[in-house]
Amino acid sequence: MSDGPRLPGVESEDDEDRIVCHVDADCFYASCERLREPELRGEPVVVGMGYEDGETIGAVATASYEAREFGVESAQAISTALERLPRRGAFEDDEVDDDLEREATGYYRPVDMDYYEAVASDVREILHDCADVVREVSIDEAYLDVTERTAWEVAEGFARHVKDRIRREVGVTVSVGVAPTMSTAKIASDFDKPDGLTVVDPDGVQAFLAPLEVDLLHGVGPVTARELRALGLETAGDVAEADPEPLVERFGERGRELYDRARGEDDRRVEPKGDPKSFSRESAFAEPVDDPAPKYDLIETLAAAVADRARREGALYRTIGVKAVTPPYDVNTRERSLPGPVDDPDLVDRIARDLFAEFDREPVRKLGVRVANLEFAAADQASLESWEGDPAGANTDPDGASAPEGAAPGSDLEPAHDDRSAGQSSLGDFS
DNA sequence: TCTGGGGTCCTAGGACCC
DNA sequence: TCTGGGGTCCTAGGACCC
Repeated sequence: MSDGPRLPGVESEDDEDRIVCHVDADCFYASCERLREPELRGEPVVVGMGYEDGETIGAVATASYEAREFGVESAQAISTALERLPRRGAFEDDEVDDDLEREATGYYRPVDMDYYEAVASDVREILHDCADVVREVSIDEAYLDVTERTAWEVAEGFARHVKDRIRREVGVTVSVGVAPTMSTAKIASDFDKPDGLTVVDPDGVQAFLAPLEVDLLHGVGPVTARELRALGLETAGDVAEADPEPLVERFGERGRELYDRARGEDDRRVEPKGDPKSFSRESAFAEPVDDPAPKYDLIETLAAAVADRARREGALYRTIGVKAVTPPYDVNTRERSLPGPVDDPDLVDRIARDLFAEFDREPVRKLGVRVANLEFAAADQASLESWEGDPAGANTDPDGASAPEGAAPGSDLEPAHDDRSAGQSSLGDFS
């Protein structure tokens, strides 16, 4: 038994065997591009940001398997990708585009999230049709609890049906992993990508995991993998057989988790995703910038974008933060929490500028603005309760969440019921 | 690997409260 | 006045994921 945070004896249902399916689209953005541009099928395709206007500052978002053969990888700098796989047909004839080189070229397309979202929503519809509970992890990945829909003896056929439907009805391929836990299902879906299907039944979990390299475990990145190897733990099997105590000592809570997952133990249930915790926007300069002016311009743009996003999503925020990346690659963050949740773009701008001020004379390569401590006001509150202290009763703002026009910002910021703000700050303290 | 953008979760110290 | 111990919130940084 793992002795996690769960209360003993309660929810014994959690001990029931589950059948979890992890569905992961294969190089999703590239597949989407091929969907609307069938000529791209079978060709190396690279999707990324920063190809527009001849810019080469971005990074690769997705590379098709053909492009990966040339050493193009996700998250790679676009400049590196272009070196390994030159852009095809981008230049008429002034480039080194002779017949010999032509074979080693690929198609580059800029990210078009709106289109990918549309395709993803078609996939989602099928997933929800195939399972009682779906957890969407990202645009191209989801967990399904299919315990009530299938049985181990026929799980493979079930998974194949899901794959086939997605391919037939949407036109993209996915890889599917089926296992008794989320963590093993995740690894299984990755096991024979692309277009993969791997079923690991409860009796096969240990044998399936044991030979895998530690960095295939979800949550083990380069840093942890290096440390584990230094401890002589190369495979999931090594971790599973190790003494968990040193792991817990070294990695804290994560160490325990690591140990459990390596053994195939994971009592998380598939649950729909909740509300987001933060929104952020960031942008990089082509090269480090010293001059304050362009930095503040960017802060302003990012702040406006973030505030706008929050408003569109119906979120109030109580924390506003900035991020400044300085050479060589130091990530600095500053944030400030308000006494109560707000929807106030001007305030985001002012606080972001203020927090950024300490970096305004330093070289900066990247900037970000973020709002957090989100509250998705359940329509009923926010409007009445929050503003009941408003003396003018001027609660006629059609956008109920935002501060009334022209009101002295400080006085109306704090929701009347928030005792943290009692006798505390007015806007003067944080503007 | 010389580094894009949008997220999540964890840790650790300090403030503050009881 | 020296000092306990528990709890929560805030901030900064870091690892990781897609």
